[in-house]
Amino acid sequence: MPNSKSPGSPPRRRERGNAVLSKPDQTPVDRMSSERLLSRRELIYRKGQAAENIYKVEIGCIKTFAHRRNGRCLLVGMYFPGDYFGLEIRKMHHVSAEAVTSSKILVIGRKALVSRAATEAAVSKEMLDITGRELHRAMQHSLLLRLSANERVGQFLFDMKKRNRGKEVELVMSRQDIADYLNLTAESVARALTQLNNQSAISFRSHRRVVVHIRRPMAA
Amino acid sequence: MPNSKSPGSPPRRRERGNAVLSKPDQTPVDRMSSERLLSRRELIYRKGQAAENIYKVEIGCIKTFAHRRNGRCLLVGMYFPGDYFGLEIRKMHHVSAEAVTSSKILVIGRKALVSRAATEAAVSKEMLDITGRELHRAMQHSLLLRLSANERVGQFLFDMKKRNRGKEVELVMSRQDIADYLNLTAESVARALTQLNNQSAISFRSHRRVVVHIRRPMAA
DNA sequence: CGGTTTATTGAAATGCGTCAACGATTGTGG
DNA sequence: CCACAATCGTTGACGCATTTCAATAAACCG
Repeated sequence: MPNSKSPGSPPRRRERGNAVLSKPDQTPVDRMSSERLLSRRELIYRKGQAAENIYKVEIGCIKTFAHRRNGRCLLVGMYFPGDYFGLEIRKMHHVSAEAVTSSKILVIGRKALVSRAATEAAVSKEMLDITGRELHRAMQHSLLLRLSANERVGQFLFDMKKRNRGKEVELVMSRQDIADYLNLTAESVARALTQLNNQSAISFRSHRRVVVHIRRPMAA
Repeated sequence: MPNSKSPGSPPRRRERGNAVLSKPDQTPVDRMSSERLLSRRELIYRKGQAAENIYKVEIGCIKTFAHRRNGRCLLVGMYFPGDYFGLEIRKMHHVSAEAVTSSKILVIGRKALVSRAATEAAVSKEMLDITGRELHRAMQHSLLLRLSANERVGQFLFDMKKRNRGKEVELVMSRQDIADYLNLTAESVARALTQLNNQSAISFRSHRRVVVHIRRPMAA
């Protein structure tokens, strides 16, 4: 039913399928990288450690997070193929990062990057670009946090859908992860999902496979 | 009424006094700028307009904001002397900006900035720096939005204090502005303030002059 | 000084969190 | 292949934090 792709051609472009599996193109910065494979729940760096690298997701899903004193987990970012993460202004990581699913990432030395950016305009331009996208992401997230519980979950699903082709979304993370990202409880997320389901805004293939029917965000 | 400002001396360094009046130093980017004076409530740009400049606060306070469909105001950023604002990734402004108090700002042409950044490493470095600080600000803001009402107001006052010397904070914006920034109602802000006052965490000189007694944030 | 905006306070409504129970899914070893 | 345990997800009842609505008080401005 959905968009057909030239099937036999060499896979230069982003592949068909869900976001978790697709593999982005290479850029000047990427060529300074080495690969690393991660299993589910594997820690990449810890809050407080020296920030020696930045990273790019090739396959899978990475989350960045911290804990409040009360023990509650704050999920700060969720990164999918093509996204860079681990960017820091200061010398330390201010959050931890771990793999949500088994993943492949690119590791890029920070020092090398900074020194190359000093001489090559293309690299410094790309750095600015990456930082700008991260800024945009952070602002979208703070917008998200101002919505009602139902709106937050709806917007979240909508945003996930935008990353894929087609209406179907594979939620690779747990309800608890979604809750920690949206600053809700897992219960509130579950309730919002059932409500959206009852309103036929979404439907479930399985607990983690959702079809998003609505075509635009319900709030702004 | 209070702080005397050295009136005759050349203003090279940041002046003593509250944040609203202090005047930051000049950088390579600043030298590409022209000045503009603003009266209270004056609009600088509107959401949806082409982003032709970036700006730096010299004197006063600028807010960036948008409105939700329900009419509620979202205050996205509050900028004080030394802060850059109006930075955009896309070609359009995605928020509006207006002066909270009468202010003086620097206006920097975006095109000129981008073209100079392509050749001068110092400029592109500063751009990255500015974007990085804005990123940091956005992340702090989304952290703020996850706290309880009392914690949000406490943290806000604390952050304001950090920008000044001394414990006394001049709140140049209305309670409603604070509420819109913290995603609370003006009533909740007022209640939180009276509570903090009752706990002697703060005390009032006037409605908009607060002495912050606590030495560190109450939440994280 | 009067009118207007801004700030505070109280009472009632509500949305989300908490606690507890249940149901579904996944993974493991027999 | 099934049984079991462990994890994950859903649902319900109740409580609390924040909003809403309304009234009053204080500050600001011509």
